[in-house]
This record gives sequence, structure tokens and C-alpha cells, in this order.
Amino acid sequence: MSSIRAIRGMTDILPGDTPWWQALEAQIGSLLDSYGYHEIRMPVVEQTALFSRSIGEVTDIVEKEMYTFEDRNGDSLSLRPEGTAGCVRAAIQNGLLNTPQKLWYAGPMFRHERPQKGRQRQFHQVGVETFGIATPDIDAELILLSARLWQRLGFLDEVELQLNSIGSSESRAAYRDALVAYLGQHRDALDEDSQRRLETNPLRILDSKNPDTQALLDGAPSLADFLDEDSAAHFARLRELLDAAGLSYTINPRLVRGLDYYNRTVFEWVTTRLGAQGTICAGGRYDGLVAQLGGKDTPAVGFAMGLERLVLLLAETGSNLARPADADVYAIAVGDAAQVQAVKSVESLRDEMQNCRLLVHNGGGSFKSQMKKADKSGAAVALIWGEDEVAGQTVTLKPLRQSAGEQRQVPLAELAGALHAALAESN
RNA sequence: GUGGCCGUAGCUCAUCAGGUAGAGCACCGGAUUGUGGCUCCGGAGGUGGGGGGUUCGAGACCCCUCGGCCACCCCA
Repeated sequence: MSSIRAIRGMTDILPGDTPWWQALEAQIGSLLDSYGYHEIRMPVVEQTALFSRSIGEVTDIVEKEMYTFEDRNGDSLSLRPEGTAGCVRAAIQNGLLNTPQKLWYAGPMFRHERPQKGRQRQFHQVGVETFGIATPDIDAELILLSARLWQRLGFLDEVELQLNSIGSSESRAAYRDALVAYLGQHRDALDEDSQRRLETNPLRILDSKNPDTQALLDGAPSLADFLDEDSAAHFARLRELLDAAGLSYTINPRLVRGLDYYNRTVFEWVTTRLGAQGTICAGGRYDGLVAQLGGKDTPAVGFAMGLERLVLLLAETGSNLARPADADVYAIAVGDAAQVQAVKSVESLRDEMQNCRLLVHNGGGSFKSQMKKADKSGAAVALIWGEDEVAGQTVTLKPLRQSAGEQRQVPLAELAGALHAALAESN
């Protein structure tokens, strides 16, 4: 095909799907508002160094998945592969960190991965970040908030919360040495990927999908045994709060996160309904990142959720969030004079009924074809103008759904009142 | 980045020792001069992802390429 196509992995979200997106975004926005979180909007492009410093030099995201390019003045810029780094940068730069902050953002992220269902090169996340709160009550709040969102979206019972603590960077370093020592003795039993990770990022071996590797890990030292006292207490308190709120979760001692900046709490919400892309939401604590990026030492916790995956899950679980019909009222007119009257009357109706979805037929056509459109619009009521109505200064008001009464002609002056009544009747 | 499956009308698919394509749904129109949902009739819509090759002839075979999907990798 010679015509221009969208870039691989960057998809159009079509009118048939946008109602789900809008419903999802509305739910998320109102929930976050109800918890007192404020929206922040950051640029999509940042200096490349922001991401390499925060996500980690040797992570796959930074090494081979970023869309990086040179600006006209020679600076290295990148499309953001995630939102936390930019959010932290914005908070530091704008002096937001003098007081605790509860922030959220939404928007496109970019990673050059092999596309699959639930994984695009341009994808969308909503991120939630909190700054300046070191105590585990905020970890708990974020997790409870996310659980409430699944509940509102109708698939809480389709997802599982996995939880772990990876401790301080010191305790993690000690564990890392122990793990490398153990796995080093069994190097030959490791698969190729894990042998590579033994050099680059040993902790990532913990969540390998290879069954043999997992079996080998049964005899490995446990991260929990290396937790420092403060991290252990933090984790215990978090669990106490989640238990008190009645939220069930699975402790996954092998849950580590791919991004370098996490410490202590890490968690993931996973589902089995989306194939290999089972993680719909993930996050954790990253107390060191703000200082690492040049801000004052500030504790932080946050998470991000993948909107494509949430939309897929909504469809999978048959959510009825999306609006079923396009219209409440559909106006049709046959004849030039009737059209004049219809346009005039509908415009004044719009003054009086601002929340009514009022469609006017466009493009002409026979009475019959206009009626078909009215039916397909899903409208509860059709308004009809023809020669008779024009002559009598009336309009025909026809209920389209069963058990909503007969059609009748009403004087134009009484239209708004009659329409209100008819709509109330059909609800 | 690695391995595999796949690519025919807007959508879901069919056809075929290789002889230049069909159905259902959707769309448009008609079956009463001003009335929808059911039914019937008709119409429009495809350079068979793109390029090259084999052949008298390819959507069907081969190669390349682009794209989708599945697993791995990675991650939301």
C-alpha cells in the first residue's frame, strides 16, 4: 500500500472505543479528586539524562527502548518512556516539595518494544505520585485507592494484588551479593537470560518465568531475611493497615521491579485475563530518587497504570460503563420550510435543555430514511417537522422506545415542557 | 531484539491441482403520497497489505518488505 500508515505500535483510538476511554478517565479523575490528589501535566519530551539517571543506565528501557534524538542545537532528548521521572523533575524545578504533595498525571508514553496486545509503542498511563510522606500509611492509601478503582470499574475480583518489600538500598545490596554467590554456584543450571542477568541485574532473576530457574530459586537466600529493621517495620505496618481495611493480597517474595529507583514497598496488580501482559498497575516507594535528581531528600511513593490494559480488561469483563446511546432526542424535518422551523426550534431547545443530547438530522433524505436514523441513534424521542406541523405551528413528538406512549402533536410553544415529560417517562 | 502463526470488501470469514473473487453483518436505495425497529428486493464497496519472482496464467507457490497476533525479552 502506497498510502501513509501509522507508525508501528502507535494505534488510532477510534470513535467506537473512545467512549470506554472517556468513561475510564472520568472514573479515575473523580476517584483521585475524592482522595484529594491534584493533576499535574508535564511535557512529553525531556532531556535524555533525566531518564538514564532515574530509571537506570543498564535497564532495557534506557538501553534499547527509548525514542532518543538530537535536538537542533545538539541536545539529546527523549520521548518519555514513563512518567515518574518527569513528575519528580517538575516537582523539584517548581518548588513543590516544601510541602507534601499528592499528584497525578495522564498521558502518552513511548517505548520501542515489539508490539503485542496490551503493549504498544505509544501507550497511555495514569500515574499517581506522592512526595514528602515517609510513613507507611501513604503506601496503604495508594494501594487502597487503586483497589477502589478496580471495584468501581467492576473487575476487582479479576485482579490480584502482589506485594513485597525490597528494603533499603544497603540491605538490597547485601542480599544481591548473597544471591549472586548462590546462583554463581549453579550457573550452569541457569538459562541464557538469567546468566546474563547475573552480571547486569541479578535481582531480576527472581521473577524469571523459567520453571527450572524458579525451582533453583527455592534453595536461594530470601530477600525477606536481609531486610533492615526499619524496612521490616515499615512493611509490617503497611500490612497491618491493609489487613484492617480488609484488602486481601499475596506476598510475593520474588517481586522486584524493573526500575532501579524503588526501595521498600513494591506492588503489582495482575490479572490472568490479558495473556502475557498481566500487569495492569504497578508501583512502589522510591525515597532516594528526588535527591538523586538534585532535589532535597524527599520520601516518595507512587504507581502507574496502563490504560490500554484497563480498557481491554473492561471489555473482557463486559463492563457497561460506556454510554449505550448517542442521543436523547433526534429531530427530523422534511421540506425546506420544515427544516427552517426545525433548526429554529431546536436551537431554542438547546437554550433550555443544556444537558440533553439533541441530534438534528443532516443531509436530507426521505421521511423513512430519517426515521431509520432516529431509531439507530438510540434516542428516546423523535421530533418531527413536515408540512402539517409548519402550517399548524406544531411539532410531532414521537416516543421511539416501547411502552412510552403514542406520538402526538404539540404546539411549538409547549415543546420544551412536553419533551421534558416525554423523556422522564421513557427513563 | 529472538522464535512462531497470520494478512481476501468497514467488520467476521469463505472460495482455490494456480485460470483475474463470494457470503453474512454494516452501509445506501426501494417495497404506501409524511413515520423507525421485523421481512423482502435491489445497489454501492476489494489494484486479495506492498514489491519482486516462478508460470501461458497467482489472492492462492517462492523471496523480500510492511503490519497484526502469540510466546520470550521487557514492562503499565
